[in-house]
Amino acid sequence: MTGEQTRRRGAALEADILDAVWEELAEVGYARLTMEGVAARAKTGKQVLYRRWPNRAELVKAALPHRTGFLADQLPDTGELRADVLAVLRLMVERQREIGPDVIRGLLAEAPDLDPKVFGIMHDILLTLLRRAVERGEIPTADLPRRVVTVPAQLLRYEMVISRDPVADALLVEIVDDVFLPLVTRRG
Amino acid sequence: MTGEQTRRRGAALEADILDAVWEELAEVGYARLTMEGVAARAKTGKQVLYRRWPNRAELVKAALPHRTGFLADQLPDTGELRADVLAVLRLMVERQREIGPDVIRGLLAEAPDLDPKVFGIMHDILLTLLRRAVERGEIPTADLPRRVVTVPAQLLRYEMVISRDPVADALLVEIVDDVFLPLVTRRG
DNA sequence: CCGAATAAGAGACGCACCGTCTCCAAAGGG
DNA sequence: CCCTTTGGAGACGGTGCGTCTCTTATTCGG
Repeated sequence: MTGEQTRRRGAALEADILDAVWEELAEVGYARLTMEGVAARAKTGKQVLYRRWPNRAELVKAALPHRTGFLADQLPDTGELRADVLAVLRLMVERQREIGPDVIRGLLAEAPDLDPKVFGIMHDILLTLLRRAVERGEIPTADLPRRVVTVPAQLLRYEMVISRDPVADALLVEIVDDVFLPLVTRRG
Repeated sequence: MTGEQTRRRGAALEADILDAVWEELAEVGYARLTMEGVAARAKTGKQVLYRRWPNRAELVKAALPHRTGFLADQLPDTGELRADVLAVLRLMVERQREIGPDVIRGLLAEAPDLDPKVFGIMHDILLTLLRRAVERGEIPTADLPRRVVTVPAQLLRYEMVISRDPVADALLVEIVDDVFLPLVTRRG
């Protein structure tokens, strides 16, 4: 078929555009991603993009869930708190590796809102792991200050976003063994 | 004197430029700060800027220490660990209030290096406070994992940069009372 | 104290991308 | 099957980048 006659519409077109965003991110990174570049790669016009998203930040925000899964859908259950938390942190690292660190930093700078739900979700996840540990008798209580519950997620995100060192697995172990477990086990 | 004949040079000119950067940051923020805007405000040419700094990020990075002091020069010494740490965290909040949150996020996105020394300094500061507390007999030891020592600084920076909520003083108290003090006091 | 070297001030230049607008043709619904 | 909606393509004015050029003030070496 030399003459491709079809013209995409609606959801199918949108999916192609978001694919193009991912390819563009992989190729040039967030900083040099342009609306024109995405439009060209998706073989469409800029107007089609602007009809859906008001700017680059919104476009990229829309593209992220198009390929990444939700953390909450992959809750580990190893039978041990330490391993559970480590597994969740490893999922976070994996997810950020897919997305790329400069995308997150770029969005932090450009997107005025950056959905707080994305961050709040970690509290629920960790609380679930803690409650299971209580049931198993591993720790005395899951009734901990909110800040204690989210501590491992926040420390990891600090490393991933602010400090630019690549996140070594040993660092996750430090977070869990030196900070989190001491806080949740020694309570009376 | 209607006819101002003098032409600034070297350090004096540089100081005027960095002042102009601060004024520009205050007026339009980091995102809309432009080299042309800074040059115009400083009443000089763009070439003079590019002769000194290769781009916007470097220019702003150079401007920051021009007006902010160094945290290490204002070490508190209240006689109590809790108050010392709170005082340091309050200094951090104050400093970020001067600089503006969008400047930090902008630099994180655009500056490829963001001097790690800026971050490493907090470890030294907190370690000093801990050692004093040991001398006073408040805590058993200052020989703690690096991650434990820096925990309050990292949690605060997480809030300041990633979460966009304004940093309430109550949050500093949470960090210290719920996380830091439990970690450094209960040790054998 | 003078002439050469250096740097400041000013702005033109080509370029890239923004966000808007225009035009035509394809799709698809009633 | 016609008519409304949407897609594809690109022109447009505007803004800021980073470079370059030109004139003029300042400084420094002799």
